[in-house]
Amino acid sequence: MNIGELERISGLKRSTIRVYEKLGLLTPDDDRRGNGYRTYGHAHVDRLASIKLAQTLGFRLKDIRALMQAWENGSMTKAEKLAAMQTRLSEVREKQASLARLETWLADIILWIERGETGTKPKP
Amino acid sequence: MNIGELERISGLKRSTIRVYEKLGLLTPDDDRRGNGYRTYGHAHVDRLASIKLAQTLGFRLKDIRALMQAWENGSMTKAEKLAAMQTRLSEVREKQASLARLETWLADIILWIERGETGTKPKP
DNA sequence: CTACACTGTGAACTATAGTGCACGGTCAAG
DNA sequence: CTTGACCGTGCACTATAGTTCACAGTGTAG
Repeated sequence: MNIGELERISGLKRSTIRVYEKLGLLTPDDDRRGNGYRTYGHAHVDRLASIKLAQTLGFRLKDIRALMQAWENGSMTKAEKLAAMQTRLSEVREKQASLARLETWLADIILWIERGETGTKPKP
Repeated sequence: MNIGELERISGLKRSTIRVYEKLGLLTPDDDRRGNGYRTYGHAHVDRLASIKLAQTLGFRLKDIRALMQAWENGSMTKAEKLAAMQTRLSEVREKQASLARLETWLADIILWIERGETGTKPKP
């Protein structure tokens, strides 16, 4: 498919897709069909979905790129790949812990509002 | 307290604190002590902590300002406040679920690498 | 062949959230 | 009164993540 269809399927603007390409996040198929047009397949659609997911979790594009390259690129040793993935896993677990604290705080605030905002305002 | 102590307590740079002031997020006490120095109390420390938490939830500063202003105005009813907080709570729980999926994915990738990258690549 | 939709490029522009710097006034210890 | 820490202002700068634009080539339906 061309970039226009990828745009429609993914919901991302083509300018954004081109930015991702420049950042090394989404490389079109090699050929460019002689006319220079970028060509994509469903793997690219999946990839954009993964990028979006990672972004909503607070990862920056360059970190997402590093993450993806680590598991696609044969230039890293097994140990390096494992180290990279385990670093990300630690980050995810830290974020989970933060969110758990936030969840508690929000729940406390809701209770406090229900009590008529009396007593001590819950603190983060 | 002066801005320097607030900086030390909150962990935010004083330039950041001044930006928040310009954005209407954190107004110092009224007086400015005649010498022009900003004056803060512990309420300001709490407020900065709340701003930081809201940010980690993915709120933008202008949205945080709007929410806080509405809250303090008295222009929100108890039901509206509860609704706003419960929406945030839902968002937090959604993020938690996403992170759990991401955690599983990363753990699968680590296992896959340990197996020598044989078999199907884990998908998000 | 023409019209029009689609694609390419690079550069400039926007929005968000800060950070750093120069320059000058203020405060308090010695 | 001097020195050094602290504070004020404004402006310029950075980083991230896009968006918009002008201009040019391509593809295809009629």
